[in-house]
Amino acid sequence: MFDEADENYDPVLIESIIDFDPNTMCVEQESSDIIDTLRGWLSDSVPSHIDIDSIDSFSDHSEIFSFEIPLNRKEWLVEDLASKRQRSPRLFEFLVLLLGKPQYKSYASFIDKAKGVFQIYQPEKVAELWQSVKSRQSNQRMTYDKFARAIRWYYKSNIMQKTNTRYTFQFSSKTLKNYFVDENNNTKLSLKS
DNA sequence: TGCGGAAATA
DNA sequence: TATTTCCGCA
Repeated sequence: MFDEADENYDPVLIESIIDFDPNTMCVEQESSDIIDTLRGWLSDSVPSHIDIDSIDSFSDHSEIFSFEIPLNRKEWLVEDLASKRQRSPRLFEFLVLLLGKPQYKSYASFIDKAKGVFQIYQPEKVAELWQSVKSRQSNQRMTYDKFARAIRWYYKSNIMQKTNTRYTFQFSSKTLKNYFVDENNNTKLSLKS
């Protein structure tokens, strides 16, 4: 059906083929065949010791989706409003960019985009990615623990809100207002601290 | 795991 | 200044 080696292969396109109703959280009947096919692929690509049925959205998927996503630094630059210069993103900007990239959906994705609530599925992968994208480099390894602490600093400045749920974070309404002023799927970062 | 103080650092 | 690092507490 779809061949990954095919240059026309597009995971986003596949997604649009499946008729998913966000209200009922169910897929339409016609889509079930496609789901089964995808499930078949998963069976072939996932290590045999892993029970696919045991995989849920709250587990760390790093063992399952262990393939590397090539890093393209340019994709992670933001334009500084003041200087009009390209620069590495701040942590919250990194999060906005990450959530906007379909290829990173297995890393983290929105649970409730309108409220800015998102969940991280591969904590250490995200922390690792943050380390390679951020401006301020260090010799030590970025861990989810430190990554999460940095996010918690945002509570005080009201850039983020507490969720008190495992691997789940939320942008504040203020941040949502200032950084999601886009109407399409293009992420707009209109800075204004 | 999440939280947040305290101190260090790019 | 914006995290990063370390860590005791819940």
